[in-house]
Amino acid sequence: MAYDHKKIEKKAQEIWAALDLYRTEDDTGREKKYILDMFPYPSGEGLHVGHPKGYIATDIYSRFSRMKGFSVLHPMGWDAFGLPAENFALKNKVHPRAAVEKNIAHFKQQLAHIGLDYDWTREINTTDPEYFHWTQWIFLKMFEHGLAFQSDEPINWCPSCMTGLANEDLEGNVCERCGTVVEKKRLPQWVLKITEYADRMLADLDTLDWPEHIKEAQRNWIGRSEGAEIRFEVRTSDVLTSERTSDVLNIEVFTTRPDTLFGATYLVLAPEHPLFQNEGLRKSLRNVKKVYKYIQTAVSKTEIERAAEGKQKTGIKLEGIAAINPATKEEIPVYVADYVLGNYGTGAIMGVPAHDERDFEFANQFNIKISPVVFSAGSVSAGEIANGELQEIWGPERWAEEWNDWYTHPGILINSGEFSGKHSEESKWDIVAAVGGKRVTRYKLRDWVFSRQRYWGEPIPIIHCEKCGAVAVPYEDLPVTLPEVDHYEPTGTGESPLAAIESWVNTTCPKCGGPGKRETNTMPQWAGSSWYYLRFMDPHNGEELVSGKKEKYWAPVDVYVGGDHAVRHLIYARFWHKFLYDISIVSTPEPFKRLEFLGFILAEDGRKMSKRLGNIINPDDVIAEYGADAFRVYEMFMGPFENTTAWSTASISGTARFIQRVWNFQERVSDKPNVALGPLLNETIRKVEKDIEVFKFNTAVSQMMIFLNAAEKEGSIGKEQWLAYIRILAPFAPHIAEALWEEAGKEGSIHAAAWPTYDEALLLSNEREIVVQVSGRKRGSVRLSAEASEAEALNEAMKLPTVTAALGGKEPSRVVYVPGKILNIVR
RNA sequence: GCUGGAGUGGCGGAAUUGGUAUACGCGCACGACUCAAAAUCGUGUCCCGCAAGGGUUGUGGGUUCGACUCCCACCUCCAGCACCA
Repeated sequence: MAYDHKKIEKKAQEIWAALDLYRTEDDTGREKKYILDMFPYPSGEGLHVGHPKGYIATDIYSRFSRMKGFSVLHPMGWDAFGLPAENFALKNKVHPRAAVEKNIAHFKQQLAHIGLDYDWTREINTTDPEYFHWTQWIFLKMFEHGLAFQSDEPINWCPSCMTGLANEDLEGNVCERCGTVVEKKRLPQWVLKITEYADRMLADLDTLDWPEHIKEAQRNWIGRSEGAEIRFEVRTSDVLTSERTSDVLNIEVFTTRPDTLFGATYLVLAPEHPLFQNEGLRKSLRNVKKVYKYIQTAVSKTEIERAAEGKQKTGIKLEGIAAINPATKEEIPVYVADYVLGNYGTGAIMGVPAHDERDFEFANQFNIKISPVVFSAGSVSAGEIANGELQEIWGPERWAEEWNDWYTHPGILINSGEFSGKHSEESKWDIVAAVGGKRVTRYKLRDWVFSRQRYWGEPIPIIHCEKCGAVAVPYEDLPVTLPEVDHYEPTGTGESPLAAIESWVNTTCPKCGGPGKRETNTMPQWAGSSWYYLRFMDPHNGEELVSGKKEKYWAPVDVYVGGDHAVRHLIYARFWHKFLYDISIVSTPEPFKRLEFLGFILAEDGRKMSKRLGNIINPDDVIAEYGADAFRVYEMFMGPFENTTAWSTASISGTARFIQRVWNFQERVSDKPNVALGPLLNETIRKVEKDIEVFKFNTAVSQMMIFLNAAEKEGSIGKEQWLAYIRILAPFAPHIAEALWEEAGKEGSIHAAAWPTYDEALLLSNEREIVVQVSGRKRGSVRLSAEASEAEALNEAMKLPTVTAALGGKEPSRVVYVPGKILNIVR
């Protein structure tokens, strides 16, 4: 009979539904495997062929795992809060909830065509009040533990999205979503103390089976650096003339190179430094106007503008004050300059022009003294260092010759008092101790700005009371749901659209019973996805879940599959998980043991698929033409899973042909096993199994093609061999495998059958082709058993005329023999 | 600039405890079937050469009986971070 993929797919999917094949049981007693896709945001555009790549991979992996006897959890859900959903709704003039429902229905229908084995009884949706009840619950737990706090520091504000953003939502200084340059805006907001977990998140990366580049991206983002805070005493103009008076002001700097302290010849304050609010400083400055004008322009500039000015550094000297280098006791000038960031370290640095490229540039521009204190170990002799001042020993000419640059590496200290002659790395902390500084660790990671001034998100479950301050909504009153509103457009004023709904906002304080107002900001899109993998373990009973009972069975996720989100989602989820670990809700410190990161599928033109470019390929069309199985096999065969590859409609015909040939070959099944195919089938089972385990689906498909090619050449296959072959094909092409199983007269679903076994002994025994080389060059081959001795091998090889010709009658000077592989005769 | 990853046919790519480079597929060419086309099947397809043979894994060196695989230097591409002191 002809291969009719539409009929076959429909029938197979009906069989699976009738058998309820993918229902996950919690307590089967079998070893469990939790296989998870990064759940999608159900966009209005529907799926393109790139989306299912990861889903097909997890589908293969979970079907395979079931056949290997595991109890498998493989669920799917929807990440449906957030700006994109809301913007889509605004544009199409529908309620976000209605838009989300419609989009989900469309997504599910598209996914159904592919034949994925999700357990839909565990479907979740982050916008479901029964779901975000527990998102709010986790927030309140954080509040309880002091990890959620209020702040009104200036934050990143996207004027186009009309909301505040977290650092993670930026690309440089541009809103990641819409590409608008962000502004700084002072706004009352909720912040989560993710920095509290910076160290543990960094350290535990080493325990994870994740791709190196993702771990590296997270290390970069956390940006830990160890250094010291050192206090510089400041003298103002009043005291400059008189003898020592009491300290008026101090400046703390942060440095990772305290070993260069003796070379600090100036200080720089960031324009945002709090000292500029200090009246004492203002009074002492002789150039107040110039300084504050500079600060004003610097602060109003975006960081992009600052960076665009490139290496051309700007700044103003603070006339009338000076700092004292605590090591050399020298008076050094103080500057304000925008190359120093206000939000990192202490907002102030010590300038060491001899050992920092940026400081070197600044010093040259402002004619500041450059004072080298570290030399590379080879360039200075011990005697020279012992004698003290190098300048004096060398004289000005040699000095200028030796020192016309900066040197940023560690080395031998000079001009550093009692530390001269010692190694800079070894003396680092001694120098800190000597000047009374303290050792500190700083991070680039910022706390998570958690408030969004938008409608479509989880309400933050807090009530503001004039008497009691910010009060948690009692746990029994959760969830706090969104009010129905006529207008949910963002206001753009920094107020949430919820603020206008008085009946919702005005409430009573749970603590004192007096009047209270609800928090009107909502949570960011990333909130719901920070814990969803836990919800799948028990999607219908939150109480059970937070009691930790279900978690012990499934968590952590064994294999997590997705792309994008190298930092944001993965770092937020790790943070929440670690918090839940600390309060004993989960029993492991990390949520995702193993991560498989997928490469995207580009359009045929090599560009990203987008509606705007009109190059989207819809999986529905591909499946209608070539069939779901050909589509699945093609996506896995395109290349390595982690590679980004362009779609090729011409190439899919190759896998479609393969599927068709498999179908045709069932007519060649005979009762007699085909002995010649035995070893290859054995090897194929082994190879496909190993490749699935390490996500090398492309070579697994290739091996199945190699086997079919060989079987076609043979012209027949034994029944048992055929049944083994279609079982290894089943995870990749589940529909046709189901049909062939039935055609072969087997009962039940092929997907409930056991994975075929291979015979280890058969792989190792018997004859092998041994390549014969003469002086490293292939001259022929001989067939020998793997156990054959070197003498036997050499004897056989010498019978080959190509070998004797290449030797030219000479006696071999050396013979290298690797049994089962190669014989190299060196002349 | 720093960090991580990668450079193999016309294309996607295979092969790494060092052991037949170019598996598998696409494309292309020729042939069979056909009145013809599509589909299908067969043969060929890294480069030079009629052949024997020689050359070839970004470039240049090195180690080795033997290097896509290891070492050194350089070039290119992709990703993350980027005036983070």
